[in-house]
Amino acid sequence: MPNPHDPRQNHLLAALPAEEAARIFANLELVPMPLGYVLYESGVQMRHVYFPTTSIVSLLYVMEDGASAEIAIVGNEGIVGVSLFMGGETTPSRAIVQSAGHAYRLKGQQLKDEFYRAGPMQRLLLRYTQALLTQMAQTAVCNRHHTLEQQFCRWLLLSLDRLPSNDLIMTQELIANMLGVRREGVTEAAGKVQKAGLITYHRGRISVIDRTGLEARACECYAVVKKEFDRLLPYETAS
Amino acid sequence: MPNPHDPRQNHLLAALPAEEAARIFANLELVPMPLGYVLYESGVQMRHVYFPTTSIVSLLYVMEDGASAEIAIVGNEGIVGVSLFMGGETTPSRAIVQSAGHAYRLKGQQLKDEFYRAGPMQRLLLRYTQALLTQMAQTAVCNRHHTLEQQFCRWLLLSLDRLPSNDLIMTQELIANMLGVRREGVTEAAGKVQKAGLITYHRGRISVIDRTGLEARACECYAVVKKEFDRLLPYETAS
DNA sequence: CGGGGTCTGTGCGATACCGCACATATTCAT
DNA sequence: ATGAATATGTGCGGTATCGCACAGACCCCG
Repeated sequence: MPNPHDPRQNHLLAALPAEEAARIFANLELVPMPLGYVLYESGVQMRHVYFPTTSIVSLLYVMEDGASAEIAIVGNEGIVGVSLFMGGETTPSRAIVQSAGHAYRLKGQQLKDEFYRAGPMQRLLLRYTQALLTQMAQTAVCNRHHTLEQQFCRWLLLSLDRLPSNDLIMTQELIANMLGVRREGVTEAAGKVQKAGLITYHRGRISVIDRTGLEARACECYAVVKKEFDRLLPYETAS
Repeated sequence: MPNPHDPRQNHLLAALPAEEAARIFANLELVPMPLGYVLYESGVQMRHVYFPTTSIVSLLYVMEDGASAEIAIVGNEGIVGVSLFMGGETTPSRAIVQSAGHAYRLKGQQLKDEFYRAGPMQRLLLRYTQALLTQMAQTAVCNRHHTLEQQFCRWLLLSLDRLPSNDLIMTQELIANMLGVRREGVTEAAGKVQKAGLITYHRGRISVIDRTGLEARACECYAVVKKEFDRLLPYETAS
């Protein structure tokens, strides 16, 4: 039986060869990730990076007038805090826990030390960052061209891919914040998708019934992002 | 007098210390960048990276139905082809010349060799990539929340910042492709901005009269991106 | 100098989403 | 049990943008 709290639940950590794993795992710290917890605020220096295992984190931009829009989703396939090793130290966006769970965190300096060894960790982190670029690009495209219902399906699938179960604990209000739309719009989209028999939801819990149907309703953006993540970061544990 | 074709017109190249500059400049090749020229096609392996000097390149996503949306703009502050050193080799987007001019190009392998020396060039490229991340993120936000006119102003300013003059050779049709909107929408937005006395345009040539006024009409997105580029990539030539 | 291509302007109905108001339903605390 | 807080449903007018059709203006070239 795998440890319910095993760093290897995170795909980046799982891909590390023994030597790197030994070095890094010793410094990891398991932290709970409650819903709504803010890991980084816009423009604020980051002290740690986070490797989600059972949690999901949203990168969210909050505008001057308070409106918001999600820029990317990070789950157990990735890491929160790329700007630390990219050299900028901060970003103009906020990182907030979208689905409660756990993550392992590492001190910023320790991650940088490992990154500058120019070993497997660096290669992984750079490839992950490219996948993140794709996700952001596709978010921009999706915001421009696709309907709210398509975006809702895409968002649901992206989140689902980063969770162990078919259930999502998430109110329509919060989803609306992520998508940058009205809460009522989400109600309408979710209603249609439920009527079509693809999901059921009830006061903050969404259960996916028909994944394939959801994929058919989503726009191409979901598939593009998924394919690119699979290409750049094939999930293999280092044996 | 500076050479009209000097690699140091590109800010990344200009920032290199003497040793790196000597190594890299020897391998640079000056290439003309005609309007509409496609540097990379979606998913196709890249052979070179491009350092624009007097040209501007758009990173454009083209959807299955032919609709398109610009993801980022690259000019003399950056490099086209980050996925080469990030490890992915390809991206799902297209790189197309948006404003004619010149660029220096470098063979992909030579860039990678330099990148893996882990010297100043690596540091610069990573910081540039983070700036690119911010630009993409802000494009997503802008597409979600801002009016066409605001986006038009933002786009104009971002392009202007990457050009030596106050004129832009660009039809409304092409701008519409970039912004992912109808051509008529651009006509309307440009008409209003012209009426306000901020620009004049005439059959594919836009001249900016009042830059400050444009900034006031643009959404906050422009300022966020500009500030982040200035922070991450202060323009200093290595003395 | 005339004609064909290119670029821009305008009008009009359709539509997706917004902002707001308010109704209903479920959960929770006391 | 009861009231408060939370979550979802619904209706309605307003608006930005779309899709389409077509007119006018400008430019280049023969």
